[in-house]
Amino acid sequence: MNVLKNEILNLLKENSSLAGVNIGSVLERPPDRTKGDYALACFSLGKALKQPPNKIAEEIASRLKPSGLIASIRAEGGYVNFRADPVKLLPLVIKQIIADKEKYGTSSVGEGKTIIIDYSSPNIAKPMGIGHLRSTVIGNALYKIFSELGYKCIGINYLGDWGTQFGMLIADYKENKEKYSEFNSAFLSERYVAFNERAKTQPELLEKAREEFKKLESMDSENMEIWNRFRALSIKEFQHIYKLIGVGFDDYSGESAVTNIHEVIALIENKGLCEISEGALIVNLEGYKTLPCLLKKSDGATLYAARDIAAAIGRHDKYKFHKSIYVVGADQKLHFRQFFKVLELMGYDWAKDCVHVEFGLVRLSGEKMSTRQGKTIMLEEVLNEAINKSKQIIEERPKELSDKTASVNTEEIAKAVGIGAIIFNDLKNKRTRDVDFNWEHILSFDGESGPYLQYTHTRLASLLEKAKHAGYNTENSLPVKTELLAADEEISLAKLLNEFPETLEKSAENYEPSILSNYLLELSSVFNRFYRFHKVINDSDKDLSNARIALVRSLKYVMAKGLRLLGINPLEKM
RNA sequence: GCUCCCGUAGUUCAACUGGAUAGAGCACUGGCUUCCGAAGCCAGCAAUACAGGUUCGAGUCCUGUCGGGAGUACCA
Repeated sequence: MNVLKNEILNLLKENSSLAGVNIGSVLERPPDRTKGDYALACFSLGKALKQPPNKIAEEIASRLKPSGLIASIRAEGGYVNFRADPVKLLPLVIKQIIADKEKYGTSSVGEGKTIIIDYSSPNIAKPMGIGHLRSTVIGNALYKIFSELGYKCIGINYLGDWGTQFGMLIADYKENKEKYSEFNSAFLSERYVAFNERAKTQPELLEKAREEFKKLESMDSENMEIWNRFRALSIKEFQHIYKLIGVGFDDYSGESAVTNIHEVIALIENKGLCEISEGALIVNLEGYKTLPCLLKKSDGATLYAARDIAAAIGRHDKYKFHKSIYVVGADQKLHFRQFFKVLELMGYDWAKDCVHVEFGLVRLSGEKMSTRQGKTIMLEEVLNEAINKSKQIIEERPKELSDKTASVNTEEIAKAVGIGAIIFNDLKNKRTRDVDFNWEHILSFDGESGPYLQYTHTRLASLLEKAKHAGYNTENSLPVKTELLAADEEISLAKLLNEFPETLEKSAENYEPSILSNYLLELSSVFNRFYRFHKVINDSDKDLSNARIALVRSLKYVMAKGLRLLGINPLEKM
């Protein structure tokens, strides 16, 4: 909890009698920072006390005495505005960060609690498309953020390695063995698309595919072997990408690993929840304003809802999770509503702890992407384009800068910057927004972008390096005269740094990495303005220099940590 | 048809969960390098789709209209 906010709340609590009503913890942030750092709105109190809000605000303001971190308390048009005393706040914040170093912002609120995060979960036998990136990077960021707050996280890559699509591929394979002498996932995807195309005019192909999948489900050894080859190949390709973007998982068990499915279906049936409709086994959810949940097809093969229910039960048995979150696109909303409902009807009270962290679709010129129709963009292509672009920028810039980075490997830098740009592009907006894929936007390295954050971080690094060479103690320059940091930008920076821990909590609470993204953008923006107007290293004023170096050192800890939590590797030079 | 999401400057997004004068990035216009990294900084332009309602107060909540998207039984 923010020390400043805490102090204001305590002050209010101690004096809660003066208002005669519960003030609660409704501290707001004034839109205009010059009015104050926090504000208490008195409008709702006005109603209860039958007095004009501005009167109440004045009353409260006149009775509260500024103390500690609070410099002033003023009433203004129905609000009580609280302003921090920078002379007291700054040393507190800076000291804390310099002492905690990379631990600043960690917390123990989640201690002893396990959170399951299901993310990425690509389908086998298809190359990873740009659409899968969102789930991957959002899940990865949430994993890191929750871990930071003390939760034990289990990252599950629930591979789409089971289902009728394999029936199609196996059917196709058996007919065209000679074409499969050598293949990759792009080829499998092509075959899959072509198969669907042919099935439009030859419906018997679909029949064949269903048969092959049924055989696979009953562990037919020939089909198992074919399936295994497809699967192994895909996993190898995925891991190449995961390594590239720095994402990992604790558990790779996919849909095929769900072995309790028949018992679970039997359990649902025993609870009297099932009925047969048009030959299929379903759970009727009419009473809950939800469409029925299909468990088994009329030919007896299982469907993915049944598999997800079984998997959820398996996960709960194994991990006794505090939350089980699914980072999956919004197009599957209905599916999650259905299967969460079935879990609830089965009597599991932990059904309420399952959450669908949905995100908007990535569309291609206004249309939904579809692997089946071959309308998709390969993730690898996007990553390569981004890397190339950042390489190009490095090569084209002025000599002073290329000298600066002469000692570092430009290949590595280009990779980190390019990939960071792609990752950040998917994390900067609220996740529920649909996005239209656009080369120009995804490759934008100016303004609110990953490279902007990286650039800011390298500036911080570069400053500290220069200071170190000039003989300053950059690692632990305390105590410093923080009262010398009196410029607007310096005070704003310290206040922002003070808000970092709660920013992490808010991101976690809302399952929303973009809250952290926006925070880092703001931090960068204020720092870059500070950098423009104030010189950090100035030997004619060593006290001021030391104070600013401590501020820069603090900023760098927070920037680096923020970037890492988003899954971006902070650079010292670029 | 039914259900759910979304409509904020030319464009891509914010707005602290109902609060004060709606903030940024691109793009455009004009500035800033004898000075710690110009992938930067400063300034200018410009917006809550429409019509009602709820209340002290609405971009945010409710109703309707228009526009866009997604889902909707044996794909995942």
